[in-house]
Amino acid sequence: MSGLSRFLSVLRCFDETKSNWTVQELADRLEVPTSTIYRTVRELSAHGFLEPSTEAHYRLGSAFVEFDRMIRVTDPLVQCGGPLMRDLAAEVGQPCVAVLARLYGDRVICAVDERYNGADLLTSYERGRPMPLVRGATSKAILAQLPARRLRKLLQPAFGSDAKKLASFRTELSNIRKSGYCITEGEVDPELRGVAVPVSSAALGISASLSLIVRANAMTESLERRMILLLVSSASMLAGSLGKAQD
Amino acid sequence: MSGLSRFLSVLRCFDETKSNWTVQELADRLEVPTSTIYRTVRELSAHGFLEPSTEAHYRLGSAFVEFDRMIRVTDPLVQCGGPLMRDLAAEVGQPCVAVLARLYGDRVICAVDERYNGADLLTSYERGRPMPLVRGATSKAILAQLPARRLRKLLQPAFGSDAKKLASFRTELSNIRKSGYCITEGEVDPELRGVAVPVSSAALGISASLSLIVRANAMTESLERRMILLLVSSASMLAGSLGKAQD
DNA sequence: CGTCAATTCCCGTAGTCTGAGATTCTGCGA
DNA sequence: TCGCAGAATCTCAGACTACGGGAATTGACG
Repeated sequence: MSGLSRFLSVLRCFDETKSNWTVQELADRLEVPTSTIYRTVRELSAHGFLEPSTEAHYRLGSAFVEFDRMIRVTDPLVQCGGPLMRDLAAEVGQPCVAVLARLYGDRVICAVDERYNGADLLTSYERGRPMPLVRGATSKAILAQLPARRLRKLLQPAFGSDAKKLASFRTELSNIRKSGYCITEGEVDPELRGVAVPVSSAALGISASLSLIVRANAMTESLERRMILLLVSSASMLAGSLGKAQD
Repeated sequence: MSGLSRFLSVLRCFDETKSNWTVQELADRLEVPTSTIYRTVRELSAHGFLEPSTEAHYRLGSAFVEFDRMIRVTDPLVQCGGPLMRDLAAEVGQPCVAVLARLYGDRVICAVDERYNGADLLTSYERGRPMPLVRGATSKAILAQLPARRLRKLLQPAFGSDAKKLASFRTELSNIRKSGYCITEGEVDPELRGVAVPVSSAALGISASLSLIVRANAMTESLERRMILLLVSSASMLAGSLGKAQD
C-alpha cells in the first residue's frame, strides 16, 4: 500500500451503502492501524477530500464537487452538448430522457442527462454513473466508432476467451457502423428502449454517444424514425461544434 | 513535497485557464523533474483522476465525476433539498435562481442551483463553485447560525486584525438571527439581489442556507415579502426532512 | 520499416511512512 | 467553569518508498 492507493483505499470505502465513517471503522475495515488511518484521514481532510460530519464521523468532501465543476466548465462535450440536450429531449414530445455519455478510460460514463419535463422514467443514466461497457445502446454506439486496436483492448477483459460471443458482438457493432444508430431494449433498465448514435471528435480525443430513452411500450415505428432523425442531426451539430471547440 | 500534496500540486494545475497539460508543461510549471511527473501522472491516471486526451496531453478524469455523484446520491442536503428547489423557484413567478449552499470546511459552496425556466440571470452560483465567505446573502445566512467558537475561527482569517469591520459584521449577523433572513444586493453579482434564510441540521452537522436571487430592478416590496415567506417555509420543511434523514 | 517523441525502467540514495503507545486536545454534561 | 471520555495528535526508530538523472523501450505515423 503506497502512494495514491493508500488514500484511495480509504476513499473507496465511502459508497451508497455507507457514506459516513469513523476512523476506527475505517481502520477495522481496512485492517490497518488506527494511527495510520488518522494520518491519512487528516491529510485527505486538509485537502478537502474528506470532511468531518458529526461525532467523529467523516464523509466525502467538497474537493470532489469542485473538481467536478472544473470538468463541467472545461469539458467541450458538456459545454457543447448541454444546451443541445434540452432542445433534443423537448422535441421528442414524449416522456423521455436524453443522455450524453462518453468513454472514459475503460468505462462508459454519463456526462449529461436531461429529463424531459414530466418524465418519471427510472433510468440508470445520470451524470457520473459508470455504465456497463457492452450492454445498452449508449455503450454500443460508443464502441462501434472506436479504432480496431482500442476496441480489442476494451473487449478483451469483457469477453475473455469466449470467441463466439465476441464475434457476434463485433457483428453487432459493424451493423451499427453501417446504419449509423443503435437500438436496444431492456439491456440496462427493464421496460425501457434506448436509441443511440455515435459522437466523436478525433481532435479532442473524445468518443461519445447521444441517446434517447423512452418506455418500451410507448414506442411506435414513426416515433422511432423521429428519434433517429433527431439524434442524427443533433449528433452532427454536436460533432461540428466539437470540431471548433478547443480546450 | 510529499504524500497527497505531491498529487495535488499536479491536479491544481488544471483550471479554467488551462485544462489540458502535457507532462513536460507540468514539469516546467512545477519545477520538478520530468520522470517524477510521469510517475505521478501515471498513478493519477491509473486511479481515474487524470485521463489522456490527445497528443500526450492530459485532463481531469472521471473519478471526480464519479465521486461527485456519490456525494450527490448520499448527501441528505441534496437529496432532501433537490426536489424542493424546483417548486420553490417556480413559485416565485419571476425569473430567478434558487440556490442551496453549504459550509464545507472554511468555504461556502453551492450544492444545488435551480434556474427558473426562462431565467437568464448571470449568477455566479452553480454547484461546486466556492463562494466568498463574508459577502452575499447566501454566505451571511450560513454564518449567522454558527456557534460562536466556529464563527470566530472562520472570521479570523477573513478580517484579520480589523476589529472595527469585524464588529460591524457581527452586528449584521446578529440582525439576521433576529429577523430570520438576509437580503443583500450586488455583493456577489452586480445588479442582482439575493434573499437567504439559514438551514441547518445539528444531527447531521450541516450548516447551510437557502436563497433566491432576482434582478435587483425587478424587486418590489410585495415580491420581497413573498420570497421571504417562500424561503422560510421551504427552509423549515427542509430542516424537518433533514432531521429524519440519516446517512 | 525507420524516425522521433512519449513513456517507462533502472538503481543508489535520501527522505517519508509505519505503527504502538504516550500525550494532548476537544466537546459535552454537571 | 470544571472534569471526563473519547478523539486526535505526537514521538521515534526502523522499514520501505519515492526521487532523479539518464538509458532503454514503446508506439504512433509516415
